[in-house]
Amino acid sequence: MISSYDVVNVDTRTFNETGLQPRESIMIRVMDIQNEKVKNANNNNESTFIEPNVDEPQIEPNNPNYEENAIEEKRQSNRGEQEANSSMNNAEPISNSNPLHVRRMSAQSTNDIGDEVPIGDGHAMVPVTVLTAIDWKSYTKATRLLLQAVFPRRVLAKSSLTGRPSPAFMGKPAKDMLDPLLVEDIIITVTDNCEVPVKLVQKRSSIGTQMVTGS
Amino acid sequence: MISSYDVVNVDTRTFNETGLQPRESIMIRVMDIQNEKVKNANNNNESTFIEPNVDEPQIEPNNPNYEENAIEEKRQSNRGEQEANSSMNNAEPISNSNPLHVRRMSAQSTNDIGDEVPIGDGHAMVPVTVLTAIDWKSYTKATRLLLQAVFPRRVLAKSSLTGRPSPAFMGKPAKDMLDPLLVEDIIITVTDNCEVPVKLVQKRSSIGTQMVTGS
DNA sequence: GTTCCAATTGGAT
DNA sequence: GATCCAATTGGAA
Repeated sequence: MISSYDVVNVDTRTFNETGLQPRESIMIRVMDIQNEKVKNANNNNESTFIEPNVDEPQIEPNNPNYEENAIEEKRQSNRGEQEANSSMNNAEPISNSNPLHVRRMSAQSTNDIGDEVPIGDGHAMVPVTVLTAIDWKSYTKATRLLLQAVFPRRVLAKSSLTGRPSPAFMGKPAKDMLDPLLVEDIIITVTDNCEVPVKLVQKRSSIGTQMVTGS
Repeated sequence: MISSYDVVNVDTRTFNETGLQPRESIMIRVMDIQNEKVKNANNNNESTFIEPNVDEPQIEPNNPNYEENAIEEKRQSNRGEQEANSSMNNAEPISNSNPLHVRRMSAQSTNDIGDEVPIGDGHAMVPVTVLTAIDWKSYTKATRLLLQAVFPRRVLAKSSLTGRPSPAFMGKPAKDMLDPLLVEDIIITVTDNCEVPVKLVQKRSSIGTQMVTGS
C-alpha cells in the first residue's frame, strides 16, 4: 500500500513536467487507473531508486536555459481536480494524511524512459522509446511528440517559437522563446522522416509553429 | 480635360467594387498617375459608352446574395485621403467643382474585363483575362486572384469563409459567410490547377481560408 | 501596395 | 483528454 511509504518516486519525465523538487512534500491520492502497467508497477515494487542529490548539479540532456517557476505552494491541496476524476470512473481513492517526500526515479528504473538519443544536430535528446513510437505519417503529431519529449510541459506552456507577442493580443506579454537549437533539431528530424508540404520545408521554422501553442 | 465632362465612366470591375450606382453624383480629382495606360485612355477618348438602365435588372454573373450596404453619403468629400497621396508623389490635382454622374462602362470597352467564363461547377464566373494571367504555381495567390475576381472587394472585406466569429475575438460581430457555391468553384479550380498540400486537399474548404481574411 | 508570418482563442471533432 | 480548425491582428518581407 502506498500509505506505508513516506517517499514518492517520480520518474524522470514526470519530474521534469511537474517541476517537483527532491524532498518536496506533496499530498497524493492513488486512483484505480485502468492502465495495467501502472498497477503492476505498484504491486511488484521492483523499481530501483536512487537518492537524489540536490547539491550535485544535474546534467540535463536538453539544456534548461529557461527560468523555472518558483515552486507552487498549492501542491498540498489540489483535491478538487482529483475528486472530479474519481467520481467519473469509480476509482477508490486512498487518502494518505502524511505528506510524502519526492524522489526522482532513475531513468533505468522505468521502461517508459530509457536511453536518450540525440536528434538533428545533436542538441536535443529524446528517449528511443518515444522515437520508435512516433507515427511519421503525421508530421504534426510527430512534431508535438518530439516537442513534448524535448521540453518540459510547463516550458511549452509558457513558450512560443519566436518569443514575440501575438500581434492580435498586444496587451498580453510575450512568452519565452523556445531554444532555437532544440527546435531546429526537431525540425530536422521531422523533415527527414515525414512528408512535409513544400511550403513548410522552405520555411522550416514554421513546421513547429502549430504545435507549440498548445500547452 | 476631365473638368469638361459631366459624366464619369466606370468600368465594370470598379463599378462592382465601389458600389457606385448609375446617376449617382460624385466628386473626383484626377491624379498624375504613373500608369501610362490610364493616361493614354484619358487622352485618346476612344472609349465607347453605354447608357446605364437602372430599371432593367442587371444579370450578374456571380449571384449577389449579399446585402449591399446602403450607399455611403460621404462620397462627396473624401478629399483627405487623396491629398495625402498627392503630397507624396507630386501629383497635380485637378479640382472640379461640378459633381459628376456615374456611368457604368460596357465590358467590351475595357480590355481588362472581357468575356467571363464559368469555373468549377459553373456558379462562379471569372474574366478569361484573369484566368489566363494566374500563376498556378502559387495556390495561395491563385486563390486570392480568383476570390477577387468572383467577389467584389467590399464583400470580401466584410465576409469570411464560415461566417463564424473569431474565437479569439468573441466581442467582434461575425462577418457574412461567402457564398459556399462560389467558394467551392474556386476551390475546385485551385485544386485542379495547383499543387496543393495533401492536407489541404483533404480539407478542401481550408484552401481559401487564409485568402479571405485580407480585404 | 500585396503577401507572408506567427500568436491567441474557443468550439468542434 | 488530444487534435483540428478558422478568425483576427500587426509587423516583417
